Amino acid sequence: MEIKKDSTEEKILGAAKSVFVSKGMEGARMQEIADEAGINKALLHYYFRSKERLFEAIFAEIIKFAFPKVTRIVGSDEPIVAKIEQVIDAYIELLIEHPFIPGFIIKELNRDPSGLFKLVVKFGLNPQAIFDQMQIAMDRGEIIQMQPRHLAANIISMCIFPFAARPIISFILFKDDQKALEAFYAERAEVIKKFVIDAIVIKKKEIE
Amino acid sequence: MEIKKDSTEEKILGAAKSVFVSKGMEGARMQEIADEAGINKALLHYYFRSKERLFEAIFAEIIKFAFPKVTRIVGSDEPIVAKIEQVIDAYIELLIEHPFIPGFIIKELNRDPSGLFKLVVKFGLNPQAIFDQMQIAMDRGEIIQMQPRHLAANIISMCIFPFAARPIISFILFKDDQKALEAFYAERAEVIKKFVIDAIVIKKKEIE
DNA sequence: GTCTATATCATGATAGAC
DNA sequence: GTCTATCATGATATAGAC
Repeated sequence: MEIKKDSTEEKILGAAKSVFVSKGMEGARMQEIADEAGINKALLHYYFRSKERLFEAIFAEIIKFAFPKVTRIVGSDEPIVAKIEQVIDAYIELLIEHPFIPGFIIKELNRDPSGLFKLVVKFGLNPQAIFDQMQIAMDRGEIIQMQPRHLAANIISMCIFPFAARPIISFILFKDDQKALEAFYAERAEVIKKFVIDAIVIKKKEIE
Repeated sequence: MEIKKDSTEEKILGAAKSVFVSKGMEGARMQEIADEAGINKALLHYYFRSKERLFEAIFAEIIKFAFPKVTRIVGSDEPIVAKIEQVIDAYIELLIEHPFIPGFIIKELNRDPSGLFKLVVKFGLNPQAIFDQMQIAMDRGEIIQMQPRHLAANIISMCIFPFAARPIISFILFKDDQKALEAFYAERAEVIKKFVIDAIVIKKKEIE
């Protein structure tokens, strides 16, 4: 049931995604979406009854796109540290490709958190599995003891926040030098992996 | 030149802050601000010519409030690790008191980054001093070598992101249990301090 | 300074021809 | 399915009385 490429519906979805992501639900204008899709405003209402419904379609698509990479990694049987490294790599890669997603999600969820309910339930998002794996590694003495939730929060924060706060990072740290900013983002994965490992991995000589 | 308390202007500023922070510039309605201030819509335009100007007044106030705590700490002559701990404590304390500031700032800066220009220049925000101090501590072998910008990004990310992403944290990690969520935030300062120290402080036995 | 009433305009949504 | 034309609403902003 894939939507035919270059169909009108496809064009609308592409244009709506672009406009909603950059302007947000409240800042977006149906006229602008229509212009970018190269069609008429009335057609938007023909395909999607209202702005609200069009937005929901886009929002679901982006959430689905941003969240599920993790589940595949969690399911593998590699050691926890390798999994953490893979999650960091996967997220930074995704965010370099789509740097405006974090700002968009934060903006819209602070505006109306209710949308998260249905989607999380629908996609079966559940972090308990990864928390359990962390706890096991802690009990084995492979990594230090800390609440898995805090460890997860630390890792995810370091990955996502610099993208969500892009304008601040860009201006304050790099005086809007985009080349330098991109270089900074490209380094993030290695930096975060090393930082996390230094913080949590228990070195053997400390055990002896 | 302090504004008299309970004056009309004071009431407007208080109401506008509350509404703008929770709804954002685009989501806020002048009617709602007037209602919350207990005055008439026309009065808003009498005191502040437009919604735009009223918003700028509030935005400047919040930026001024959110940023400058750091400068006082940076200026002291304590060792770098102590300073980092103080910055973390100061920020988490501020954010627990005002948890909606990060979401507000991220939303508005992604909408229109130009406002940052004037304000940062006006308040003389400059992180170079703290970066220099970090670099000195690295060269002395007190903390590991890494780019100061990345170290700063890591620390700030772990402090701010869980508040900016409050709805996600609340729902996914705590199933909207507000008591548990507050407990989590209360633990953040200690968790982050330990995490950062474990990651960057070079233990003496490793030097020998 | 504060209010009521109104002007002005932009936007989401619909009607109806083709 | 796609378009033009139009409606209905709600928002910012202003005029003018008190």
